[in-house]
Amino acid sequence: MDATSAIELDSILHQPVRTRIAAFLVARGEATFSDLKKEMQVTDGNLDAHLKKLVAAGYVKTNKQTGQGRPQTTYRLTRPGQSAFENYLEALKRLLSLRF
Amino acid sequence: MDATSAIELDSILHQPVRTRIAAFLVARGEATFSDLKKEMQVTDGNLDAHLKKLVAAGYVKTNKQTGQGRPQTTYRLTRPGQSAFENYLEALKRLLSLRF
DNA sequence: TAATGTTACTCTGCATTACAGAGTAGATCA
DNA sequence: TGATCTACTCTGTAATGCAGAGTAACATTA
Repeated sequence: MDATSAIELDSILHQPVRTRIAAFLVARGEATFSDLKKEMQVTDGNLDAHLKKLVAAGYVKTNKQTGQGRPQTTYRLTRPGQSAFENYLEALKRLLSLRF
Repeated sequence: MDATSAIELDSILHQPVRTRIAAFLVARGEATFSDLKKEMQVTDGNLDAHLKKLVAAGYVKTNKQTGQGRPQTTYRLTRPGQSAFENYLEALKRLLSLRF
């Protein structure tokens, strides 16, 4: 058993679009669908699918607002989502800077 | 346009099993199927599929030896594979603002 | 030395994931 | 008030991920 064997990379977070969404939300705190779409440069359907996956994992929460003006949903990381992201970073650091 | 928008994460490398394979090969230089299997703890079929994908991308090359004893294949990163990995690390660092 | 096991893969099929584009509901605009 | 736009959502398809069965070559044990 050597140093890398135990290192698992969270498969929810370790995916191109979702890693970027998570990093963006960590940096921004919260964002709208449009913010994310502009930033990620993906199609609507694709963004929706990734967001749904993050929500299903309990990593992201939504807040839909209606009433005043156009309805708008904001997305932000949950506490578990933040921890998962931190753990993910730790795993990456350990995995990628290792000397065998 | 902010700091993260341009950052793309190589989808060949940004996948749990393949990131670990690449990191392992970078550190080890070369490895056999069994080395990788032991290290990654995945099924044979799954490992084979990931290896094939890395080979198809031109990131990994194989060297099959027959004749003396049991035939054995060794896997190692190609030069383009090494560059791709370095670029991938750079992208991750910029995206995640990591200090390694 | 025949039978049994082991290693080192490869192949196949199914389940899950990723993605694009069409669809929809509620504003806002001319 | 009809057209447009924004902010999503839904659906179908292509691509990916994965497990387990299959195979060929050698090693071991009876």
